[in-house]
Amino acid sequence: MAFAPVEEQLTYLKKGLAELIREEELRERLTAAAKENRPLRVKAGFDPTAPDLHLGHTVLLRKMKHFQDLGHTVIFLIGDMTGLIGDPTGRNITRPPMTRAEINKNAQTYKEQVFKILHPEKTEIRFNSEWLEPLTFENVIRLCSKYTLARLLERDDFSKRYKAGTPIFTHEILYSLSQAFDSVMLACDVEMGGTDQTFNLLVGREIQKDYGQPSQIVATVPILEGLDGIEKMSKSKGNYIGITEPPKVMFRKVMQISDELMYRYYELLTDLPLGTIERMRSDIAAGAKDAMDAKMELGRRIVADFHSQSDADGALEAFDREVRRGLEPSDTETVGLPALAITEKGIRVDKLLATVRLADSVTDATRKIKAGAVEINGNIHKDLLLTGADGVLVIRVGKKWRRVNTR
RNA sequence: GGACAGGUGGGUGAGUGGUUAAAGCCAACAGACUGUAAAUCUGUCCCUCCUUGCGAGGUACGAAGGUUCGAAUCCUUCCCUGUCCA
Repeated sequence: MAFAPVEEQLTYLKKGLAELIREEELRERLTAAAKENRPLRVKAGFDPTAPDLHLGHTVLLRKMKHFQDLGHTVIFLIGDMTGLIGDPTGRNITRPPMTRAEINKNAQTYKEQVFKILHPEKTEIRFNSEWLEPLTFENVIRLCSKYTLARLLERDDFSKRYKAGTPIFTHEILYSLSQAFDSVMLACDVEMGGTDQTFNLLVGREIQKDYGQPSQIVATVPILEGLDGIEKMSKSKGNYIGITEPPKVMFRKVMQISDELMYRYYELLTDLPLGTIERMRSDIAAGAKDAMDAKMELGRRIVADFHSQSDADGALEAFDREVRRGLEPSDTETVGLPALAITEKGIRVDKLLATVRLADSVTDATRKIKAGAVEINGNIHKDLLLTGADGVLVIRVGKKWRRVNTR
């Protein structure tokens, strides 16, 4: 296998990294790898708690792919064993441990999703239960004896929790150590993660040394902000774009971000060079380019990455039609008239809305009708009763549409 | 083991016997505005029913009992969490 020149590789890999510890070591390691004609082993661990990947994860995956582009091996490590602990990172409370069945199900979902980005033939998928499960208590004690409690507790998450008086359970401090042990077992050259993982990744360097291995190089990527532009993207906060979401949903979510956040997304989620992004920013500031066009283009690129180009075009057209012009979507669901909504006086609109899921409940439907949020065949309908209905009703509540066939 | 403090709606958090279905904030939903957004403003935000009314009923404040005309609020037991002492 022929590798690209070391400096060229280094430049490619460094782009978009938050931190690289240490660059000099990576240079040496790349040089050695080229000489021995072996690919580097690059690991990133994933907690099996989030069953679905979102764009936040893809910042890391994209960077991992860059290693693959250069011929190196990526290890996608599913922390099925450490999932029993729950990563304390960014947590102010203890995570509830997951059951084996949940972990397996989530791991399967991961596998189905990562190859939207990673090259399958250059990826090893591993589970850390492979070596953590058979560990004897003696091994665990030996592992623990290599690191001090003070150093484990010094991490921000723990010290904050300790000071705040929120519980830290004993098993939680094993998280970093197990993750470090993974690096030993996999003989990693590089470990990657978000900047919030820096602590865990650095522990790996120390522990590898103790086990007689060269310390792994640590490469972190920036944390992607969620749709709100403030908190990090996460499923539990609901500010995420999932990579399996339908094109239209994805596109609409991209359009929802602030103009400022748009540049950040361009930077972390596309391969556009930084210079191009900067030029876009100044053009928009100067009024030479439209911010909305730029955002639509971003949406199109992101959708195309996870679906297809034609899906992306379709999503853009649908957005233009439904949101900008306020027209009915071309794929409105048509449903029959629910029997529940029929009375001898006419159609009970509140029950109709609840049944066809345009409202959360009958009570909610009543509120929406009274608030004037319900449009039937283009007219605001404020009555609970609808009389003289015939044929297909086109009903809109907010951005949701439904066609109801009354025959 | 002992002494304190606490467990409230999706989240936070007020409420210590009666207009409390439970303040405020956040999230969410709808409306206005707009270049998509953001921001801002307005309204809504447990469920069911109808005669759609500042209507009627049912659920709800860790769990189970109890006191009372009436309890998120008082009592008992249990479960869970924190702090201090040992």
